[in-house]
Amino acid sequence: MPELPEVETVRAGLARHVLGRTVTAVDVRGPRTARRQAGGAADVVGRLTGRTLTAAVRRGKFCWLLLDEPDDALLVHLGMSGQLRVRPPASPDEPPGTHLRARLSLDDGSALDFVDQRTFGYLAVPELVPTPDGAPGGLGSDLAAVPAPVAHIARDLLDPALDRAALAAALRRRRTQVKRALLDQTLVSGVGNIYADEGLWRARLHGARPTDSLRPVEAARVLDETAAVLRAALAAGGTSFDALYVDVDGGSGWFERELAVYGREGLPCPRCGTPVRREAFANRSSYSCPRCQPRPRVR
DNA sequence: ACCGGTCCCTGTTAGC
DNA sequence: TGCTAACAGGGACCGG
Repeated sequence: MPELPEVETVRAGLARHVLGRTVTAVDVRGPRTARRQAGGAADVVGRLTGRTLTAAVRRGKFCWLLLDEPDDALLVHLGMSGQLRVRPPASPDEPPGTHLRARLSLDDGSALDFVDQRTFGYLAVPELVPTPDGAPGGLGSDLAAVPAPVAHIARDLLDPALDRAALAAALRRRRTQVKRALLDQTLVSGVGNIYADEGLWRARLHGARPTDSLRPVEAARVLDETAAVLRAALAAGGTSFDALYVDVDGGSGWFERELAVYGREGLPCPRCGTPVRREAFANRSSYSCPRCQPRPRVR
């Protein structure tokens, strides 16, 4: 699934391949692709055609390409199955796949394809708004602005401008469970179900721990360990994935080799050998070690 | 302001 | 074998 490491891999690929290119034509298909744009697909096409792509930026799981006027951007969210693929100039003219949602034709004959099976992803061309703290809006640009739909998204764990101490304090002020807090993109962004479980395992915390019961050292530890998981996944993604291809079926080498608990019900905990347990969590699943991560007492 | 539940969607897989 | 149901997931949205 495209979470922070996968989206960052995509961003870096875009930075290498499409910056400086001008959009010569835009084809948007499917009723959901432009659903976040007030004017719909026609508005996306109108705002994008003829523009030049000047920077590739990311915050959390949101990625955007700055356009040649510094007041808007092409915003992309990959949802749970989205891909951005660069088609080189003069590449074989294959028929568009059933899941092709948009194609940007570029002035060197290449194309940027947005492919999305489950349609949770979307494209939009929103206005930019200033960041409250005046710091750069995301990784990949010094511009102190973000697309309007990203304004409420917190900085992510790999953001150089993140205030880690303030985040740990904010985490402890929440009145919820620690896993819910890790997944709350308005508190800290980029963490999904997989990396939340892996970070909690590394920090030896159960996801149901009330945030206001975390000791300061525990709050710092779960943030540090989750950041470490993200960095390790990013490093693996950089080596095992093709330039702009992230395998949404999860078949990458990193997932096979490095995941400690996620998706591993019944398999031994890498630390103590106890079989990994699976529990229902918010209409999905949580994986943890029963011994390393004891369930907190109900308060 | 904060918190938790629901819904959006479709391909794959498990179970009957 | 063929069908149905569960499952995967992020975030907008809404009610409390």
